[in-house]
Amino acid sequence: MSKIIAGIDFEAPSEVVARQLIGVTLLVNGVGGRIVETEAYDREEPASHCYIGETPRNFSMFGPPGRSYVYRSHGIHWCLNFVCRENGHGAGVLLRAIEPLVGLEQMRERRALADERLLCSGPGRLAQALGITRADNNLPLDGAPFTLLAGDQTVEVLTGPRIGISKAVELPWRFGLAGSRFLSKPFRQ
DNA sequence: CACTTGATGGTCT
DNA sequence: GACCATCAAGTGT
Repeated sequence: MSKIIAGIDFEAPSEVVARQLIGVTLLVNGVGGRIVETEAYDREEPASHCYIGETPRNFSMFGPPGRSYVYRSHGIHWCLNFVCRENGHGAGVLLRAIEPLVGLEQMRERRALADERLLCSGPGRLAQALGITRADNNLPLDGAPFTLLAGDQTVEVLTGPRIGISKAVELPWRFGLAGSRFLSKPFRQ
């Protein structure tokens, strides 16, 4: 049993998927770039939205792996996740930053005043630049509007604690492309 | 660079 | 009523 998209098995643990996604190209309606920062969230760990069980907000994390999970953050921003399924329980990967490569003009329009380095550097900024809304929730990642293209598997990946959470802060489940200037925050060595 | 604060509303107890 | 998987703009060092 497996669900493979762009060479990645979305039935693997979310921390494995999160690491493998670094370097993968993500396009939404043909606009996007290279994934440079992700975080893993798991059913058995209290920082995850699916820790408390299925609710109207998080139902897509309990559906098939290889789909999107989109939620509203702080009443203002949208955030995009990829759903995983490790050993039958839900999990997800939060997309935190991409290196903008395709459709720069459209991303600049959506992001108004942002300079290029801040176009997609942060989960809310990324979703805004890619035009993500609730309408993109619970959609398969191997069909429209999404395009995932396998990346270079030899890239150097940094790890560190996740950002902006208050529980399970010790888990090193944030991953980033070494040397990228598009990370939402530096990694401490 | 680090830290603080306001905006703003959905979600869950 | 408390708590956010955030951002931008502000002040301080």
